[in-house]
Amino acid sequence: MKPHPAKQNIKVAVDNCIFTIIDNELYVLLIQMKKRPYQGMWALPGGLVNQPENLDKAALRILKDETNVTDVYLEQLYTFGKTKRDVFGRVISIAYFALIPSANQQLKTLAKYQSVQWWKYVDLPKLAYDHNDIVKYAKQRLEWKIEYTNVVWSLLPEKFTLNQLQKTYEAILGKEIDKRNFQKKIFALKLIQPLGQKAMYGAHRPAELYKFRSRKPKIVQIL
Amino acid sequence: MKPHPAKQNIKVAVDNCIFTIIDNELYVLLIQMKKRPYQGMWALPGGLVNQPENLDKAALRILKDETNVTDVYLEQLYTFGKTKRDVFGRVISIAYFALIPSANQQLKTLAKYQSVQWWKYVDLPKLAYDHNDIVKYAKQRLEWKIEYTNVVWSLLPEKFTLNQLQKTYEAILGKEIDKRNFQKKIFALKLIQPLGQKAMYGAHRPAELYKFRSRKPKIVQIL
DNA sequence: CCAAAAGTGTTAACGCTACACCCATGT
DNA sequence: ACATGGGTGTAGCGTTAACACTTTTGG
Repeated sequence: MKPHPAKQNIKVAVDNCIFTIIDNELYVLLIQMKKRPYQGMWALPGGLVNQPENLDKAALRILKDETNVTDVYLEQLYTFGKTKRDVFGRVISIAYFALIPSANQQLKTLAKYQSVQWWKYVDLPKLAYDHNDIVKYAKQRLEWKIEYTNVVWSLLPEKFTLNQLQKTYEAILGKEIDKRNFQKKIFALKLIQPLGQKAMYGAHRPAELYKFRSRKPKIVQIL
Repeated sequence: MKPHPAKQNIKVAVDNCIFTIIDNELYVLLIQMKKRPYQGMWALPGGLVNQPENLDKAALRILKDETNVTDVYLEQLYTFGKTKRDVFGRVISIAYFALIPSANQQLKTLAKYQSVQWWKYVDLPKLAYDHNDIVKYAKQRLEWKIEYTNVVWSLLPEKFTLNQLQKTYEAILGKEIDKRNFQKKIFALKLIQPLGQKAMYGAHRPAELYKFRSRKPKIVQIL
C-alpha cells in the first residue's frame, strides 16, 4: 500500500480472454507470437498497462486494437502473478474476460503479431505463458455468469431467435437443454421481447425474432 | 504481456480484507496509519509485494504479520488499479479476502502502524485510499461464498453449536433465518457432524456440539 | 417455579423436470 | 408430400417457506 521507494520492479500487463459464438460454438480469440521464446505459439492478446491508464481502460484499449469492437462486455477476471510466469522478468497479468456478439467484426492482425484468429474453445492448442490457466478460469466464470446473470445478451446480435439463444447456452454449458423448459424460464424472467418479425432462412417454419429488453448487467437465476 | 523495457513504473501492493465473527457480529481488521497524508486514518493492512514472491504468498505474509493466524481461508478478490488511487505515485493493489475463526488470536501492533483493531462491519469509519470500496466488494463476495460454498467453517472454531452456525449466517446476510428450516438444510448437506458433547454455558438446556466433516473448500447450495 | 435457549414436524405453494405432437415453410 | 426446424402444455416430484410448542437446564 505504501509507495515508499523500494526496489520493486514488477511490470503490469493486461491479458484479454475474448469469447464469442460462431455457428453455435464457443470461440476464443488468440494471437500468434512473433518473438522468441514463444515464437509461433498462440496466446491471449495482451500488453503492458500504460503509466497513466486505468486497468479497465488498458483492457479496452488492447481489445480495440485487436478487434474493432465497440459493443462489448468486459470484466476483470483474476490477477496472475507467479514469480516465474514470464522468462524475461517479473510480470503480473491482470486478466480480463470479454464477450462480443457473434463475430461479424473484422479482425486486424497487428504488426506485432504473426496472426490473429478465433479458435474453437474445445480445440485450443497449448498456449504461451500460463494462458491455458487463464482461459480455463475465464470459461468457468462464463458458465457461472450465464447461469446467474443476463450477460448472454453480449454474445448475441441485436435480433435473435429463441433457438439461437438456447444454442448459445448449450455451447457454453456443453449440455443439451429441454426446449420447452428453457423457454418457460426465459419468458418468466422477462428479459427478452418479441419483435413481431420472423427469421426466414430455411425450408421450415420461420422463427420469431426477439431482442433484449435491457442490455444492462443484472443478477438473475436462469438455469 | 511482453516485458520489453518500457518506462512503466507501477508499484504492486497487496491489501487484505480480513473478516471474523465476534459475539455473533461481523468484524473487519483495520490498521491505523502513522504517515501523512493519511495519518490517523484507518485502512486495510497491506504492503508491497516482494520482488521474488508470489501474490498469494505476499498476502499470507502480510496477514501473518498482523495476526498470528495459521488456520485461515484466503482468496484473491480483485485488483484495484485506478491511476490516482494513491497520492505518491501509481500503485495497484491486489485485494485479498480472508476469513479467520472467531478471533481468539492476539493481535500485534507493528511498529509501522499506530494501532490494529477489529471494527464492527456495520460501524466502519471512512477509510484511507479506496479501501471502503474494497471492503464493500469483499463483503459481497463473502455473502455469495457462504451461500454457495462451505467456507463458513473458516469463521467458526473447531466445535460449535447449531445456533452459533446460524448466527454466523445471520450476521453476514443481515437477516434472520428460520431455525428449523436452517437445520434441515445444514443436515441435508451432511457438512457437519455431532460430537456427542454438550455446550453448557447458561441457565438453559445445553446445546449439542458439532464439527465440520471436512475443511476443504466445496461448492454447495446452502440458502 | 421461572427464565432462557434447544430441539423438533407438517402443510401448502411453488418450481423443476420429463415428455410428444402439430405447425409453417421451401423444395 | 416430405423434410426441417418452430412452437406449445401438463402432470408428478421435490424443494422451500411458513409456522408453535415442548424440553432441559440454572438460578
